[in-house]
Amino acid sequence: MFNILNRSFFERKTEEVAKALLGKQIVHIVHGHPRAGIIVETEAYFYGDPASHCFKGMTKSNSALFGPVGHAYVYFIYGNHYCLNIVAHSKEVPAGGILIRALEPTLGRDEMIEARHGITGYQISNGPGKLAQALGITKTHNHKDLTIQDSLFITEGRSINPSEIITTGRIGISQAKDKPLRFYIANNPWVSQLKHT
DNA sequence: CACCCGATTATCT
DNA sequence: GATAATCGGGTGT
Repeated sequence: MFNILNRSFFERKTEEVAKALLGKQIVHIVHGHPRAGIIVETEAYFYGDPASHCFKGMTKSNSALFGPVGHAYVYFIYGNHYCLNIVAHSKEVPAGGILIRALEPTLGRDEMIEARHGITGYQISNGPGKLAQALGITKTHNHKDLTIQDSLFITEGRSINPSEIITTGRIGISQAKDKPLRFYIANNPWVSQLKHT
């Protein structure tokens, strides 16, 4: 029923996978009910990049980034928020991951609104902390294998034309801000930080 | 063990 | 546009 991406999908250059993930779908089964959304915005963070959590080598908290590709790396930030990354890098480097910055809800929207305490519309999942809360992602999902159909996994979604992909600098960091490693789908209203007048 | 700060968000003005 | 909320890991004493 779900067409799940296999591990080889994630064993490529991190920025290449970041672009390839646009249009794919994240599914989280909660209490038997699926919550899912199309990935519309990503950022690549790879080994040797001063803005990446893996820059200073492996520690207890970032070990997932050094583990098998296709697994989740979930971290807690600013005392309030979880962010979901997907481990992906080529065989030549030891670590790397992709931050999921925005989702377009497809399944279980009512459950997501409930998880977001009643917030509706684009605010459900147009930011990395927001989508983690909407899906119900917490640090318990760190290290989770996303290539098996269990509770949390990634499937095929919508096909994206390469001309629809916009590349910009990354958001919310102080190091290597200008590197073109943020990718999003053009004209998609769920992309983060858009004003909806 | 104390201190510092962050790949964010909500809620003000 | 500015800022508070809030907490775990990293770093140094």
